[in-house]
Amino acid sequence: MSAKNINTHLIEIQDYFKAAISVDCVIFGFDENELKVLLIESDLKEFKGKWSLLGDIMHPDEDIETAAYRVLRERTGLENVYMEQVQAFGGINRHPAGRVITIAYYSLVNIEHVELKTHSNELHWHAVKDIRQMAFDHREILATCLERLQRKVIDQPVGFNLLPRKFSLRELQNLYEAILDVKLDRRNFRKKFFAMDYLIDLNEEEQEVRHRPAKLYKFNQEKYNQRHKKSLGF
Amino acid sequence: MSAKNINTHLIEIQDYFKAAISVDCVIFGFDENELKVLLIESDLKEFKGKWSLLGDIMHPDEDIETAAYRVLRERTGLENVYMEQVQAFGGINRHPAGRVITIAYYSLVNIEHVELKTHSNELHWHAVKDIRQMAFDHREILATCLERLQRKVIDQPVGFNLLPRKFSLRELQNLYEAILDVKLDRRNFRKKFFAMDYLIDLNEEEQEVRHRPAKLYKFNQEKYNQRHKKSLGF
DNA sequence: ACAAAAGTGTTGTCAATACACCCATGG
DNA sequence: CCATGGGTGTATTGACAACACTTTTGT
Repeated sequence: MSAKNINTHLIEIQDYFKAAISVDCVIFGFDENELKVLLIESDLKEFKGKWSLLGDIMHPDEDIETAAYRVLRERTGLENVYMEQVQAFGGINRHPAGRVITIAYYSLVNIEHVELKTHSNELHWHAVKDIRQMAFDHREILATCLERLQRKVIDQPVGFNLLPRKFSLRELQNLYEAILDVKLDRRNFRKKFFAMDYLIDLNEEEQEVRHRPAKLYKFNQEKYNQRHKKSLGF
Repeated sequence: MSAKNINTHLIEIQDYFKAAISVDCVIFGFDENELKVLLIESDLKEFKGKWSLLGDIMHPDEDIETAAYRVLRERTGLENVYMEQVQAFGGINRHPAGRVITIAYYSLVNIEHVELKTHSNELHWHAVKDIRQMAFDHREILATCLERLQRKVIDQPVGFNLLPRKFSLRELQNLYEAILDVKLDRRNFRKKFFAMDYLIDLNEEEQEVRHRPAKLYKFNQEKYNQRHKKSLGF
């Protein structure tokens, strides 16, 4: 036990154990009234045929968030999507190639905007609730990210990131029901969202439905930004 | 842009960039009605005289949480304290010795139980609200951990970890006021805590106060554990 | 006309807030 | 007896939950 310490004394870090650092992205989408996650088939012999999150080793010249955005861009072509760091996972034997600490992010994308990259034909969207087994500790990572999303979606309206620009209230409710895995009362749900005043009525209606068409709305991003600024600090 | 990837293909990680990984502990205590944090003076020339969090390089054979507990134990002699991972910080130039990604934890300790280790006479408790400058990006880390603690303390009774085993309701309220930086109504505060039923009346009173002595309580840990289990899963 | 989903209000309950006076102790 | 903080109850308000019928469209 020494008083020498990386925060207080000069230490040559190359003299110390150095692990690899990766990022793993839990990319959530919403389709067919189900919360989905984008996964890739692992070719590692230890995890043959198992599904894994999209991740990569961090580069020396990029910060963590940049690395996570890079993974997202390379795999989905998307930029400027909602993304949040969740936490680090660093079990000693979590990766067969050696000690790899990974930093998990989740992001929320509009599934229709995602063009899966051609070299990524092993990529597939999976219904979150149907996932049983995954490679590495990725099931634990997914579970932790889902819990985080559930919390987040209750106190901030981030769910819009998963929907098309125009959506009906039914779609919005289906989204919340899928994320939280609960049934919600239709009238109370509508009341709540109208009261929050984040919805802009587009005066348009659904097309080609064989029942009464629903009105379409879009998310009031500016109003959200304003409130968000004010409510910071509590 | 390559399809090769640490999650899908065999990669020799020693061929890749390897950064150092550290843990940093935000150790919270409560004393004199103020939320305190345990800091150490940095001797790095870049941060001479500035205060830093307690941290260390992770060892190859320990997982992240073990490393964080080790730092805590070495510095405070404490084991079995409340600790929670917050997130990773990995700005490119955050450490002058090179690329160091750090994983931040906060912990809640009873300040009276802490015997500062003899080789640690540069260690001091600081009032959180008086801290202006810190070494590295530690002020940002501290701020993030404080926000996390504030959220946590609102929806789970973790605050008890900062108090002596026996405490009065006034002390408990002072704690909440210090953490959240708000004033609370005394009657409503008491009502709320009695309703939650986490307090065990010890039938004891404060000694040596020059006013009406307050009753002392302890935290009902078992009841908390039971509820906690049930309430998981929303 | 029928099927299918959209749209709409009221009521009860519970939790959070605001607020003022008497009590027990030490000096 | 005075200063200091301990201890207590009620009324109001706002948020959330429960609940059923009418409307619009396509077939």
